Amino acid sequence: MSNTLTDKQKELIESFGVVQENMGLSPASARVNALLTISDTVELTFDDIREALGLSKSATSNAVNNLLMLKRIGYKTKPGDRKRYFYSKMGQWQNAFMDSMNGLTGYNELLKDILKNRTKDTKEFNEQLKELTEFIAYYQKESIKIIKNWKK
Amino acid sequence: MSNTLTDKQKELIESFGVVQENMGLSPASARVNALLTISDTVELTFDDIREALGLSKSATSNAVNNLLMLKRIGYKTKPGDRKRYFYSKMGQWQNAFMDSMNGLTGYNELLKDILKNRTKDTKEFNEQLKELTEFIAYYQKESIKIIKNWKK
DNA sequence: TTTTTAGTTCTGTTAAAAGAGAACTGATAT
DNA sequence: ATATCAGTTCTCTTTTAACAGAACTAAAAA
Repeated sequence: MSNTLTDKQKELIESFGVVQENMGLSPASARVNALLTISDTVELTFDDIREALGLSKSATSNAVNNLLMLKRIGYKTKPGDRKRYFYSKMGQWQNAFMDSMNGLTGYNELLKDILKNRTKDTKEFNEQLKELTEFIAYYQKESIKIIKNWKK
Repeated sequence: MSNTLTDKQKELIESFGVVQENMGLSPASARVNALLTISDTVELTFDDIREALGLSKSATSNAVNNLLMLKRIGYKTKPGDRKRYFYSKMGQWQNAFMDSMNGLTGYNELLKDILKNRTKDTKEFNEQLKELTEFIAYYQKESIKIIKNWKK
């Protein structure tokens, strides 16, 4: 299982890591997720990850659990082996998009609440705000449609 | 311009502020943006903002400039008055969606680079990765389409 | 029953983010 | 030319995030 990474792989883990940091992951989580996308072995154990990235046990544990919570990775076990084998859940991207679309509902409700509580004296502003809520609802609905239409 | 906020308004600023913090804004930026969405006066000066939110000058300055950079707010000036009047730029949401869609291009290029550099021994994984890049390209294209179709 | 394994949790450190308050700046008004 | 105004920048403090390393735990093996 000793998974020696090439320089190119290390470089890709860095780039991909940075991108994912900008998407809200902690540095360690971002690199774990990158590793599971780039490593030649698609299923890595806790210690594989720890060693490959030079992380402490606590950092590895927190990163892995964070990614599990976010459903960005999963794990399986093998009979007669109590290690967990972690893997990247790329197939879950559609779900991630779906979730982010559904997450807009709360945001939009808040905007509607803001609009309802606004002074009536700012017609143009309120009209813009109303249009924004309509745009968000539209975008949400259409987005979900296109995700559902993806291949079959 | 002393803009006294009702309790409901303060509450909405808090809720909306928190949501926007989760979207990556600093606490102060989030509240400034919320204030400009909720306040009865749609154009507020630096000091209006500072007073309404109880922020220091530095925090106000940084928050405002941050939001200007992100194009989440704008400002205008009035003849014979050197204050700047800041306002929320809600109409920019479409642009924000557009930008985030266009931002996916770089992400997808990186995924393709990862795929190109992967071992050929993990057929299923590579196939999934390929499909992901195709999905992202599809989603991107369709998303841009629906944004453009909004009230065309 | 004791030991090993595969992690988790706790404690402490370091670094970065966020903001307060005061000093500063550059334009305008007097 | 001096004062004022609208904001900016600097210094310092507080808070939080991220992580290391060691102590701990629960399940399985010996």
